[in-house]
Amino acid sequence: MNAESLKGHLDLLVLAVTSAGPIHGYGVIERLRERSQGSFDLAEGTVYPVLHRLERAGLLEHEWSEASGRRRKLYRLTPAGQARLVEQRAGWREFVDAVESVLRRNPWPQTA
Amino acid sequence: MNAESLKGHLDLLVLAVTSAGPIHGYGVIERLRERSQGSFDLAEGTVYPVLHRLERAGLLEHEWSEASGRRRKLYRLTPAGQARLVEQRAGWREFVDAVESVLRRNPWPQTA
DNA sequence: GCTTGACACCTAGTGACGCGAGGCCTAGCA
DNA sequence: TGCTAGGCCTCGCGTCACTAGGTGTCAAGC
Repeated sequence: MNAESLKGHLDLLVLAVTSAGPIHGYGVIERLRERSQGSFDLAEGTVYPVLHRLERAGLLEHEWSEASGRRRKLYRLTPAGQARLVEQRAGWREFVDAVESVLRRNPWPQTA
Repeated sequence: MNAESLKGHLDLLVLAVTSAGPIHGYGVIERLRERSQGSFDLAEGTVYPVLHRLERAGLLEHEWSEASGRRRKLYRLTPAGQARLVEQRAGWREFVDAVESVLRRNPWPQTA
């Protein structure tokens, strides 16, 4: 998977995963890896800053939980976050359609 | 359209557009705008550096043409560029599938 | 007891790259 | 004369994924 291909789409993924219910950072990583069949194997240094950014933007909120000595920061979508997720999904659709329609008209490299 | 969403996918688009036959930088911009129904309205400062980078990488080559006092730099895919295009297409497919499968399992924000 | 690895959090710095802003030139039209 | 469209270019900025490094708990194996 291309190094840069995620740029601008990570927020969508994190918001989507969060929309299924409260989840902590490490869990986000696991869930993305599972659901993408291993295509998205994100570093912690990738995911945590995203969560912080989304929270600063008011799209997520968190509460701490403690289970068997393990503290977890459980994130949940705010109403603003849900709205943003809807926008992001629409943007994703538009983006995919745009790329596909460019690819469609230039089907495959002509062997000269 | 998201500001960053193109990152990592621009090469694919430019290679695809170039695969249809020799084309100059300005033409790449126009063709992408047309074929994406206006979704991709790229700045020259976006496209020219990409063309230069792709050429440095051996994926494109150019020749100058002169028509009615207008000089154009016509780019063409090299064999390596064609191979790269095939790879990039596959990568794009994988990327879309991965994102979609994340989105599929988290259908829409639950109105809690 | 000690080490290793999974679980769980964090941040500073780097590098890639799309894009805005600017500059240069010709042709055509008002 | 000035403006717009066509054509080329580069520099600098900001964003953001990622690397590398740090802290701590707990369970399993030696």
